[in-house]
Amino acid sequence: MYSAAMSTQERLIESTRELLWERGYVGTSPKAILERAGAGQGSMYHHFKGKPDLALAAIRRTAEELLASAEAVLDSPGTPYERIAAYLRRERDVLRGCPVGRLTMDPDVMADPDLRAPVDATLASIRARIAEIVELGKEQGQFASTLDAGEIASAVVATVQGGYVLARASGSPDAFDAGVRGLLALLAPPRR
Amino acid sequence: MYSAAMSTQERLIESTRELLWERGYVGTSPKAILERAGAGQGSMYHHFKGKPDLALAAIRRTAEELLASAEAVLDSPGTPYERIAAYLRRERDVLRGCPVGRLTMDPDVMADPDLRAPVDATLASIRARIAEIVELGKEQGQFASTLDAGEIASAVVATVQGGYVLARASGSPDAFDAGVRGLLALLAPPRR
DNA sequence: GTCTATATACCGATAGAC
DNA sequence: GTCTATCGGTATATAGAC
Repeated sequence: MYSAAMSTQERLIESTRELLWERGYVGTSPKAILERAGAGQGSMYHHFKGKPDLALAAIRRTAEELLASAEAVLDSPGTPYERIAAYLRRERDVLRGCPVGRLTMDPDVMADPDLRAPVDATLASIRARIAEIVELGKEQGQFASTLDAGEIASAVVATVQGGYVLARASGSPDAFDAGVRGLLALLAPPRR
Repeated sequence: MYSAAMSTQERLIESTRELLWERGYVGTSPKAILERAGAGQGSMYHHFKGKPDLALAAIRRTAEELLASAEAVLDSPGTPYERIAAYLRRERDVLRGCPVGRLTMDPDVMADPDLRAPVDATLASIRARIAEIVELGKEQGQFASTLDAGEIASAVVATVQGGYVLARASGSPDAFDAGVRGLLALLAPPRR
């Protein structure tokens, strides 16, 4: 349930975002969305063409927010290593998983080009942004010049996405943190 | 459809394993299982108490097979680095995702302790096995003694699990391979 | 062991009153 | 814009014939 100040359309999008995060697309029914939003069937089909259309609005917003917050952390001041460390260590609701990454396991999302596009674009943008930072670190001599920036960026994002899997499997955020620490130890510039 | 040599019970388990991999628990209906197995309702409820019971048999078998094949690769001959590289590089149906890891995104699996246990146990065992190998590498001087074996193991498994996410998002195995190469570059012993 | 018939609830969507 | 009524189809399970 949401504040009465939020429009019905907004409440529908927000409740869909929550349910997609918790249960995925296949596991989210219009009925559940409506109950959480405190709306009736008519409202949903007035504002949206159907479940896929509403899900698209929800996914787009979630993708935008994730990208914006990730870029904010990556653009924080510091050395390239520190900026990547800040991204890896930033506060996360680890056991809930990644609201964007989890959609890749949803066959109905992956099968629909419209639903899939924001997921693809978000992860690609974050990888590209991290690759730029690694490249900068190579130029500054903080990272070995032999490293491939795109590969390191992929490893960084994969460690985060896989960390969610390990954490959820074990029921504890510890596994996520362990993976992050392991990667950072490998990435750390040699002390002098 | 399966060979007539396979019992109905076996066909039910095998078709459930496939569907859990493709669509997850929530997205897999008894009807779909029965169609793929070429069996009727009666057979399923004769051999299994219901959907959760059949899913448990399927998940247990998938978990056993994954663990066995992972251990086989990890125990192949070579230096610790080579054994971990063999694990990271082993042939995978990348775009299908991990049949065990994907279950962590299924709320109904995570909510049922019986269904969840094999998922947790499998990933924990693989992490522990890799940690042993890292420890061996530290003793042999191939890895820096400052590294934490458990953390490196977590990073290795997270890179694999997250690599599936990146690959599925982008629709190409390239992102998986990039992450693996990135991690291996960071893990590689210094050349002499 | 396997089949068909049946049951209750929910799915996603539409119609039309207010 | 929002509501309720209704729809055909499916989800999961049970009953009982063969």
